[in-house]
Amino acid sequence: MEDGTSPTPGYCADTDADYDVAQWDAREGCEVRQILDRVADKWSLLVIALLERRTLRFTELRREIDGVSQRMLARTLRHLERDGLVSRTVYATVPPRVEYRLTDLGGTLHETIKSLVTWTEAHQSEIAGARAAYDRRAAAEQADAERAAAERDRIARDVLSGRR
Amino acid sequence: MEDGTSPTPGYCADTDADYDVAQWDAREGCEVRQILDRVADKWSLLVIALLERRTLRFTELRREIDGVSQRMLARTLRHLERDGLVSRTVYATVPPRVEYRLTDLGGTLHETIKSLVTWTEAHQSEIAGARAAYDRRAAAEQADAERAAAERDRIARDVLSGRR
DNA sequence: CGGTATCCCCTAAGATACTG
DNA sequence: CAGTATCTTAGGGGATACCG
Repeated sequence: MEDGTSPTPGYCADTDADYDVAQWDAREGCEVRQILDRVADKWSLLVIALLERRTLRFTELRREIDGVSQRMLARTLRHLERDGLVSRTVYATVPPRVEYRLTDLGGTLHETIKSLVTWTEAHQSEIAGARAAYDRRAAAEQADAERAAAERDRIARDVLSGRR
Repeated sequence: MEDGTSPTPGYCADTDADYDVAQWDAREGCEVRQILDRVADKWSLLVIALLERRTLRFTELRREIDGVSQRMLARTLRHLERDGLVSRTVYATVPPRVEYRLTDLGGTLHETIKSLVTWTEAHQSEIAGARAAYDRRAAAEQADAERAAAERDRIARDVLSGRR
């Protein structure tokens, strides 16, 4: 059963106990970490966004998402279901029909996620700019280092040829 | 130079063009995806949270975080710096002194992230409950399946022994 | 002190095949 | 249709060693 979260209870360690940054911990067992991992994984966000619009069947989701493998979609849905963010309803028809919909809890998470998306949209040009600037600096330093290396080589060669 | 983001421009595809869920895309080159990956990686969030309090040096961060390798901390900081979320200042003293601080952009991201953390804290009991319920159901189904399998085995044995 | 370079391992995700 | 089981591969991340 390809386990999801580790079976150990493991609360947020809170070892330093001075304030709540310790709660944003990277160690396993931390709620924040786990939800973040869920939200950030490759497909969950897209599934949540799609289900927020309307109930969808497995195959509909698969078609809509494009690029997701059957395995990953199934896994993603199991995770979301386990966390109570998505509900799964099986209709005993033939062929079988399984519907997924966002729970109320999932809906509130979607609201929260939207603020992150909004932030990203609002700042994407700043980020792009920062990246361009960083890459320019990096390229310049790289070029500098290469010039210096070439210079050292030249000097070394001169010394050697002088010796002969 | 262990590259960060792919060099291809690759905007959010927006192929369907009907509305913005397509923008939350999982394909590479999507801003939302990239920021999400940054936020969600193992250490970035913790670094941002720590730097939001005050400027810190490399070693201070390393001590504070506990568990992070030198390599991963350096990588994380380079990424955050490239995205313009953290600034890096080198003081040409001896021994060298390098200070990291959150930029204004990083600060606004921190605000946004906090709402996600708040959501998590507000709903962790619901999530825990959902998980417990899910695991109970799964365990029950598992037990059922095993009972059924045992039953089939028994019948099969009976049939075979009757045949002899 | 503040890194980068190298090696290596292990897990997460993809491809493929099979089932109720 | 809606999955699970199995195999394989890519890369995230740790340990270690070395450099300015």
